Amino acid sequence: MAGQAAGTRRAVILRAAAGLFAARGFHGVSIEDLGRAVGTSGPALYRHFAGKEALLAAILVEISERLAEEGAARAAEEADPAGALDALLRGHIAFALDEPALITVHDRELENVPEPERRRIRRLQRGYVEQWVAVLARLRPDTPEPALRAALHAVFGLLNSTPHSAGELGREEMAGLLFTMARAALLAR
Amino acid sequence: MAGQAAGTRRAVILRAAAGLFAARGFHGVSIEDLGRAVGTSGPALYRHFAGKEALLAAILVEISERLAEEGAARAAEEADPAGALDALLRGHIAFALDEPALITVHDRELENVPEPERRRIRRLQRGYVEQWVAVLARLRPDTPEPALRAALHAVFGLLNSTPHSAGELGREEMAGLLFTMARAALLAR
DNA sequence: CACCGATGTTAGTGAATGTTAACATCGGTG
DNA sequence: CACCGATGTTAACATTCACTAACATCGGTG
Repeated sequence: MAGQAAGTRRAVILRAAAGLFAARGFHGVSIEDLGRAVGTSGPALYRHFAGKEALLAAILVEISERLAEEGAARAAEEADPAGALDALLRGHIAFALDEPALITVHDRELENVPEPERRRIRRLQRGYVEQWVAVLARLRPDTPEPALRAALHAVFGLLNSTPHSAGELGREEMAGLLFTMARAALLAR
Repeated sequence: MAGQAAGTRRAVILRAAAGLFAARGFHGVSIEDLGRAVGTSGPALYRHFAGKEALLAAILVEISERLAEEGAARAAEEADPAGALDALLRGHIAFALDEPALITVHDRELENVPEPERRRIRRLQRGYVEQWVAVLARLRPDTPEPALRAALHAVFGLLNSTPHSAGELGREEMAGLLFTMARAALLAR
């Protein structure tokens, strides 16, 4: 059973694992469950990952990298802070709507990642946050930075709650709603 | 070792359990952990609760009842919808700031509650949501109800994220910030 | 065609965990 | 003071779980 461009199997496993972790939490999913989700049985996964924690770490590192990179790219394309904020918002919203499982795992399971990678993920997350804070500081130079940070975390809470709401709205409608709400929340005083 | 107004022991256990469940998740806490948190060892808890799941169920039922009751009381005191919304916001924010562990458990662990109580909690949560929706519908009669519901869930995400943000702001400052942001998000268009 | 690397399988192992059982303590009550 | 209800203790049990070991399959390559 060879074949598939190298790395494909890994990606399939990571995606399935993210779905299960998002639905039942890291400790609520067994190795056997993870194997079954990709059509094999339990221990087969050790051919691809050192263990259950390594699997979670790989998921979180990938998400954090992606958010930080895309965030930097989007923010850099815009000259004025208002445009940069809109770009950051659109990017984050698209990610949350397209990858609900990844967003869920990303803000719930950091504590279950073992220490070497934990620090790395924290650094990436901090970098992402700093991009937002820099833009917000230019938009609201009068507001002290701790308040900006607190407001930003609250908006992340708003945006990342999408996967848990029933979803009676269509994708585009939801994206527009989240954009309007988040923008209003960040610029309100 | 008798004494203490009946029910006190129960309350102590529930509070400690909520703290642990919030920090490490239902499956990340053992009965032994829960016992140690109240100065006894593991199995002693079976004198007070039928099992680990019953403990979680008790926590969630209590929170849901409290939110629904206080919500109804606060909303009923205000005649106009704008005042009612402000009252609901202030109540929810106070709860989130005063009981971070309870809010966290409340919106993460429903799936681990066994079936008889699960339905009850869902009903209580639905009742709480309906109070908000009724107020919002009067404030924004032009907006279709599904959009109001989606916006409401997003605002809950915003408010309930408080326990997870570092908390560099003082309590009153944070309460004011959350109030301003949530209000702006709900009334934006 | 012999070999190998990638990928899988089943059986087993040791540790952790939820729960029950049997027994202890002790303050209040008749 | 005998008894009981509330509360706790330790030992034991069955189950689950992460992980390892030993062995199988098979496509591509020299």
